[in-house]
Amino acid sequence: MAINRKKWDDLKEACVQAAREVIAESGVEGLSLRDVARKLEISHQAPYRHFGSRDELLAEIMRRCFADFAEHLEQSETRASPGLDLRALGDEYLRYAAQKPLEYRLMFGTPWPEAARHPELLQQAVRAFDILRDNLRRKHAVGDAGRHQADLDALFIWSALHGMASITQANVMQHLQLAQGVMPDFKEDLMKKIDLALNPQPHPVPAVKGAKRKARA
Amino acid sequence: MAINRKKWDDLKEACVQAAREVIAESGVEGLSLRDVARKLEISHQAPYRHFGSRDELLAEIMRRCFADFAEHLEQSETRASPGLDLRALGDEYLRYAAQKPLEYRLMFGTPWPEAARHPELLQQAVRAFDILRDNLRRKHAVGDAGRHQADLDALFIWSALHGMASITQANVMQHLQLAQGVMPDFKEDLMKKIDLALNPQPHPVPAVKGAKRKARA
DNA sequence: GGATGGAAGTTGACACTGTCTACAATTCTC
DNA sequence: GAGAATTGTAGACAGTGTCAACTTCCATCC
Repeated sequence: MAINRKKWDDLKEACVQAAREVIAESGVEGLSLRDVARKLEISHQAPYRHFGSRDELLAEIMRRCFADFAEHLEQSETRASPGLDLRALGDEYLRYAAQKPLEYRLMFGTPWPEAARHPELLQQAVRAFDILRDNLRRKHAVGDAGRHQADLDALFIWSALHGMASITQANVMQHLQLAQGVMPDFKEDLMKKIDLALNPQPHPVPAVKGAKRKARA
Repeated sequence: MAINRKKWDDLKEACVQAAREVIAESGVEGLSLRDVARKLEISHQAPYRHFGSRDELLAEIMRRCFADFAEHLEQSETRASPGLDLRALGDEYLRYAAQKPLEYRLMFGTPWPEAARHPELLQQAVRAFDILRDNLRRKHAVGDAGRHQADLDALFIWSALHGMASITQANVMQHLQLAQGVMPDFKEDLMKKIDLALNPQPHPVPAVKGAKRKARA
C-alpha cells in the first residue's frame, strides 16, 4: 500500500514539477498535458489518472503558488521588527513578484479555472490576503468601524502593490520614455505614497529620495 | 478600384467585429480564427488574407481598444472643470474598466503578442498613459525635477487604478469576507487615498465622502 | 476588345491539442 | 492464488493554427 501510494504520489508530483518547467519555458499558454507526458516519458494519457483535466493540473499549481506566496509573506512579517511589519510585507510582496514573475503571473494574471470548483485554491489565495488584513486590523480600533477601515486599507495597499507588480512585468514601461531615474525610484516612491495615504502627515514633508518614515503604531 | 478596396476593408472590418463578438462570448482564450470564419460564413483561410496570424488579429483588436480607451480618457478631461481633471480622469478610467471588462482584460490582462512587432499597438497604449502624465506635468514645476516627480505620480496613480480595476474584476473579492459596506466604499476611499498621497495635508482632515481638494499649482 | 498578372478566397493537408473509450498490466484484498 | 481495483497504454475524435496548391475575379496594359 505504502509503495503504491508512494508511486502514485511520485507521478502526480512529477507531473506538477514537469508542468512548472514547461510553464517556465513556454509560459502558461504553452502548457500542454502532452508536453508534460513527453517530458516524463509516459503515455499522453497517464497524467489524466491524476488530474481530471488540464485546468485541474493548473489549479493545483496555482494553489501551491499561493501557498508558497503566503508563506513568504508570513515569514517576512515574523522577521520584521514591530512597526516596520507593513513595510516589510510590501517589500516582500514586490520582491516575490519580481523574483518569481511566472508564478506571480500565474496567480494574478491568469483567468482562474472556475474558482468555485477549486476551494483549496481559493482558500490559499484568501490566506495571503488575510496576512495583510490581519496586520492592518491590529492598527485600527476594534469594532465594526475599525474592521471597515482595515479592509479598505488592505484593498488599497493590495491595489497599489499589485498594480505596480503587473505594470512592471508588462514590459511596457521601457516604451513610456520615462524621465531619467524614474524607474529605480518607482518602488520607493510608491511605498512612501502608500504610507502617506494611510498616515496623513501633520506637516508636509518634502520628498527626499530614499527617505523612509516609520508607520505610526 | 474603390469597390475592390471597399470589399477588402469590409472583410477585414468584419473579421475584427466578429472576433470581438467571439471574445465577448467565449473570452480571449476562446477566440479562434475558425470561429470568426464560421461566423462570417467564409472559408477558414479567408481571414489569413488580412491577418498574418491569430496574434496579428488580436494585436489589431487590442490597438483599437487602446485607442478607444484613450479617447474616453481625453473626453473626460476636456469635459471636466480645471482642478477636477485628475479626479475625472480616475473616474473615467475605473468606469471604463467596469463597463468594458472584456476590453480592459484584453488590454491589461492579456500577454502582449510581441509588443516590439506591433508598434501601432504600443503607440496607442503609450498615448493613454501620456494623457495621465501630461495632466500631472501641468501640476509640477518645469524642469527635470518636475518631470521626474510627474512621472512618479503618474506611475503611482496608474498602479492604484489598475490594481483596483483588476482586483475588482478578478471575482475573488466576494470570497474575502469583507466587512459590511466595504465594497461600495472601495472606489471612493481609493480616490481619497490617491489624493492624500499626492497632496500631503498640512492638517489631518477627517475623511468626508466626496471631499475633493484642489491640487497644488 | 482580349490577354495577363496579381490579389482574394477556397480546399485540402499537416501537426498539434484536450479528452473519450477500450484495453493491458500491475497491485491490493480476501 | 482468484478477483477486483487501480494505474498506465493505445487509438480515436473533434478541434485548433497554419502551410501549400488551387480557383476566381478584377484592374491594368497591349
